[in-house]
Amino acid sequence: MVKNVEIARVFANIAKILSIKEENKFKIRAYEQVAATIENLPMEVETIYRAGKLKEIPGVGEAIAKKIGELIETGKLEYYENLKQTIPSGVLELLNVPEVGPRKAKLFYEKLGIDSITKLEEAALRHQLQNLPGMGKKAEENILRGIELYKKREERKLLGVALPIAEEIVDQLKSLREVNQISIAGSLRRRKETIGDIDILITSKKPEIVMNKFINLPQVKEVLAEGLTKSAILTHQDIQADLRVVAPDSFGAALQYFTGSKAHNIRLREMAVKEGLKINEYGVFRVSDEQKIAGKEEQEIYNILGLPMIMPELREDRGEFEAALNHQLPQLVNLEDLKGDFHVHTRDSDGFNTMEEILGAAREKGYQYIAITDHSQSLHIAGGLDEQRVLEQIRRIDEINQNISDFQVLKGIEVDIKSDGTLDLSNNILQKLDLVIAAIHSGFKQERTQLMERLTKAMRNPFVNIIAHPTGRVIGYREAYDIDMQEIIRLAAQTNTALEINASPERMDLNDIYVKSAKEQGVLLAIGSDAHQIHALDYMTYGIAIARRGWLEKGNLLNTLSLDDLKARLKKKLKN
DNA sequence: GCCGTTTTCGGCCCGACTGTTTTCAGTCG
Repeated sequence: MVKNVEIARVFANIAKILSIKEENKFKIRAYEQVAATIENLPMEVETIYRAGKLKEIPGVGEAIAKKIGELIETGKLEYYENLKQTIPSGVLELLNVPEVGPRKAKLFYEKLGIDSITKLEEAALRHQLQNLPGMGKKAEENILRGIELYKKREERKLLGVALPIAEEIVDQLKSLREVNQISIAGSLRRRKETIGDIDILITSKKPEIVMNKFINLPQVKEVLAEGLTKSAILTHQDIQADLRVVAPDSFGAALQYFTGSKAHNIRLREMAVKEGLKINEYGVFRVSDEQKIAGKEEQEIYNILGLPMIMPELREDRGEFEAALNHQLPQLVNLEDLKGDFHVHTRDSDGFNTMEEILGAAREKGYQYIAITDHSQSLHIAGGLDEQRVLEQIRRIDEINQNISDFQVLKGIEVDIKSDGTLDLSNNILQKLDLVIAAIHSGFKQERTQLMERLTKAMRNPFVNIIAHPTGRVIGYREAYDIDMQEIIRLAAQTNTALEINASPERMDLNDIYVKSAKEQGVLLAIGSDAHQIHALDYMTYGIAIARRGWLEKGNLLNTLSLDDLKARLKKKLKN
């Protein structure tokens, strides 16, 4: 099985090599685009290939379809292998350094034999770069700074890390009289699971005061750039934050432009061109007389093209334009729609707080219910519950529930799906609970067939309501285990099992792409904070981010049901 | 290399900034 990410990487690398070789830039873009498309595909390319439908993937034509076929059949691509002979992989790495693009990478490699970032740094320190054609003293200094920046912020940051910092910064800037409008933009506004940097837009009549405040915020570790229209800082967490000042009558256009995504913006502008319009970060202009006809409000940009406003989370060119044209954009679910949390741990297993503390916090959030789902016995390391302790917990929860009327604690468990595919607790115990979530915590490296068998068995169990963190990935630490997600989604639909959106920032599992796919096949999703302490109950924000990016409406989420409806829905599984 | 309500060739999003130039190339978002 050749994974999508592997195919995508091959095409992305082809694009990079071709760019260094100064090939036709539209050919390069074709490879870049198809790489991005494949990376975002909810289905396995291999499955599509077996069905003979490769060319239905946007951006895949005759030539690329043939290459995909070769990759799948032989595990290799001759065209790519030959290309790699001409440019060492270290030269491609140079492209990751800010200030270094394909032309400079080529220049450094051809003139000085530089084929790694280490060698680039050495050459810059020895001032060998500044004498190259088109280079100079300043350019060399900039490259050294680029290398420093590259070392500091190599990887993308988790949404759960970046968003709170960005909101803190926005709050402090907002307190200034001199700030009129202010908004987060970029991938952070689209709530991507990881972000590159923080983008903030403002309008102000006195930018110098705002900029001064910005570069002196307590969050600032280093000032990277300072100006009246744009400043950039590095926070103590090594996240770059850019602040831009734009004109009030361009704020909407700038916000649209800086929110992206790039693919979304390209589609939008292509549509505009066909209407005799031009869109840039200053506004919408008629081509005929260069008259500006919109720009103050973001919504106008869409409306002028005959589209309703497209919410930032949808702006990935994943069908939002088609949906908008057909008036079929989803009414996205909101945080306020959530009536409860399905995945919480207490001190009884590996959580930090007592059940009582958690229930207090949940009521404060305005929830109607919360499920206590501690680990089961085989997870020794987490103090998992055996049958006796589950029964004990059930008794305590019944007691608590007797004393409250406007809220209910749901008796739950996060039962382990063991390596052999059996569940860690007997059905006899599981049936006494209100809600069972099942999850894999061991045997991540098993063969696909074995993993699929484990999950299939769990979903077919009449008492399992939710599969927790279905792919098992931990961003930056652990790859998803080898499962056929489309098959899991199909089984979930068939068995009336919900799939979890685990809102823990390093998990974010399911991700937006699979969530959208699950929705399309009628599968219910269930957001769980997976909180191990009270403050982590707030992770639901990130769960909602995924839900919205996965096009979910209120009706697609188990968490939006009232307590009565929820209980009825949970029983429905048994009738299968 | 892809794509088509300006279809099988000729297009393919838009602009700012920087540093090196002497009118522009390269990089970035």
